[in-house]
Amino acid sequence: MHKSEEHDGKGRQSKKSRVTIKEVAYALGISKSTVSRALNGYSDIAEHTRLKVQRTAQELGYKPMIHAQAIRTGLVRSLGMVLNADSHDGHRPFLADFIDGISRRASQDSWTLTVATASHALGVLTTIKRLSDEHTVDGFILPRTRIEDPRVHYLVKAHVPFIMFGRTGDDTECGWYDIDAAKAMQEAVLRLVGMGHVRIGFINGLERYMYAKVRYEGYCEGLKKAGLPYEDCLVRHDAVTRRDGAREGAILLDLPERPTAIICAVDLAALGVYRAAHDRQLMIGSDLSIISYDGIAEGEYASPPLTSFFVDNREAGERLADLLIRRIQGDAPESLRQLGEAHLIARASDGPPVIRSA
Amino acid sequence: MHKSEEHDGKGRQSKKSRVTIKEVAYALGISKSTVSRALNGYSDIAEHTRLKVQRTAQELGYKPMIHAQAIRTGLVRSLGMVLNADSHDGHRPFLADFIDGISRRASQDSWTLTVATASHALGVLTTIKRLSDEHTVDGFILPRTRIEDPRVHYLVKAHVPFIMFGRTGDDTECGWYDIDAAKAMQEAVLRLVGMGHVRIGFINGLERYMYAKVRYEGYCEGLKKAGLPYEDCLVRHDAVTRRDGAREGAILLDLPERPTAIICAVDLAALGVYRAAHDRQLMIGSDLSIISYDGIAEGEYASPPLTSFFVDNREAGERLADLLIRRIQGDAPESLRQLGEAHLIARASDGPPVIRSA
DNA sequence: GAGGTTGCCGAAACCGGTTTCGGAAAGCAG
DNA sequence: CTGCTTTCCGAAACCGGTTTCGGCAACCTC
Repeated sequence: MHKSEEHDGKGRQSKKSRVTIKEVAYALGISKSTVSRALNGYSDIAEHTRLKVQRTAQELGYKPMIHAQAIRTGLVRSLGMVLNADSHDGHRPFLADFIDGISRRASQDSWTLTVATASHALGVLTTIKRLSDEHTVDGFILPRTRIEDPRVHYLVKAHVPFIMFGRTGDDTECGWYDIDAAKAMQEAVLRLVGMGHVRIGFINGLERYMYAKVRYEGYCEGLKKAGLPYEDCLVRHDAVTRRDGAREGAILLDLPERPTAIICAVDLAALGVYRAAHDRQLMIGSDLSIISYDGIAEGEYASPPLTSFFVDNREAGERLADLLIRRIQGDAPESLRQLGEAHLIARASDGPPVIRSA
Repeated sequence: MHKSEEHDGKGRQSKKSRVTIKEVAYALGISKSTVSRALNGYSDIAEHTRLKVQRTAQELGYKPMIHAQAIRTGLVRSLGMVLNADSHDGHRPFLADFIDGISRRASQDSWTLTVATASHALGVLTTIKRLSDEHTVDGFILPRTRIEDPRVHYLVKAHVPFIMFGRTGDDTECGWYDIDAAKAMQEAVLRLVGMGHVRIGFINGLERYMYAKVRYEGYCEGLKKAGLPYEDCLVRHDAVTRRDGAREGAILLDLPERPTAIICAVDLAALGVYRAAHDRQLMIGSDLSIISYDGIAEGEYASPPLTSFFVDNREAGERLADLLIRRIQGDAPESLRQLGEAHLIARASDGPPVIRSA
């Protein structure tokens, strides 16, 4: 009914008649199987034939239709990623660079990135199933892994290739790229201790995610190395937005013996702590030191500029794409695990503690 | 060589044997053509047969392999978008929501979004060609249109469906979704005039992009409606980052007769102007009013909070996906044009001018 | 010069779907 | 009961590729 114009002789609508392998074969006076094998580097094709075929294909502008290939080879050369739309904003800023990294690495080898969105965690799983059932993608990148992650359970059982950004509770048969956040958190503690702090609070992200567990362990390890006691009242959870950060920061700052420094697992939460500190007339960088993690752009322009561990999400994306492609091509998951580093960007939100009521 | 385990009898590697249409047909004792037509709603299939087929397909977990379909139907149910990686950061923040919007709308109809990245403008064109030649996608969404846009020229000539985010120099055969930024800029001028400003500067984005032209025209139109003269020295160009904004802002503020208000085409530039104003001891919101455009999150937390026109990029993505799907299904481009609105979020960066040397 | 390799290519089957075409069975009019 | 439509389905071609299989030359080997 729609179909714009349907000129009669022309077949169906504008029918962008692509060049097919048959036409290349015909132009050369050889069979299409020879063309196919010549183009795919089979060894039973004479060198001069291969050259002729390649040249002609080039001239005619022949590009194999990827889906026709896929039906036989089982490869569509596409990496899949399913996003959870209701995931709060705290997780969002990293996305742009991350996607950029993935698709950049994928494009290098003429692969593509396929993105889908689901509106809740269950929908994510359904969408993953659909994409793998319909074979729209060859494998998945899983961002934001949880300690118990249903996506992982499903993909392992279904034998669908995937790589995680972050680790999970049970890594068996999993490949991953992760940032060594534990090391960063530990470094943060030691840095503050070196400045003279002895009461150091910690505001973590969402506990069900693996990253929170790792960062928490890093904090604990740091205390241990510094010989400082672990105090339960100095640790808060589930802060990933400014609002969360302000709320949890307030609790820490209103403690009878308040911490002189707070480490945040998430930059946005740190910026929330700024507010809580501001409300209490505390100067950040002297009355209260803050070190955080993520390295988002906003931190640089906060006042005072936020000291934070920078994570290169673009590089993470590139690494993940690389690992996933190798996984799809058959590498064992155990051989596909890489740990990156977060780099401290020292700015002005941390410093030696000042003695207040002296 | 790799191929994990190759148990002998099992065929090739773990061979996730999908359920094919043939198996469904066999299970029902009917032909696969009947199954296909039953599932695709052909009218020459008896109702009870259709039901039986649907039920069995469901039970067996049959999902047509989308690429096998594509080879005959010519549809892969995927929308393409090619990003330009070297595009400066000023264009980046909008991406996450935007992608989210597109893939959300696409997922609704079981379509997907395919993202690729090129590292320069020429590469974008090459990648677009590759994706359409290989028929990896059915059509394209073009973000950040230019006045002269080679992508548009190519796609029009190649008869590949596309929809633009923003307009272009010559809209013939183009569908688009755009935000009425001219109206917003005009509104900004009138708002400032209403507060008593008579010297209003304008700092535009990159001139080669269509959006800059549109916003500039809105500014001019606003002046005209207010009966204010247009002064060339009050207008600056090509500011899309904080650094750019600080630079251009400085120029305006150092004018012998400096503007009491500045309108920025881009939020990040506005935040740069903050810096220039700060350096000159000017209070933003009184000594200098600033109104901007984009509505990025950082504006809310700047001090003072930035008055800006908010653009809903998620909605833009949804609209664009919707339009593109309709375009692919045959709607005429002329019928696929929509204009959205930017909404003023009045915060604290604008106000009546103060008389300084009174 | 007979017999065995090797190098190179074509015919045909195949992948998993869709679509055309035609015919058997059922329904209906006369 | 005959002739003409409809209704509904199967056989086979098709889409654009890949892969298996086998055969013909040419090249060795003795």
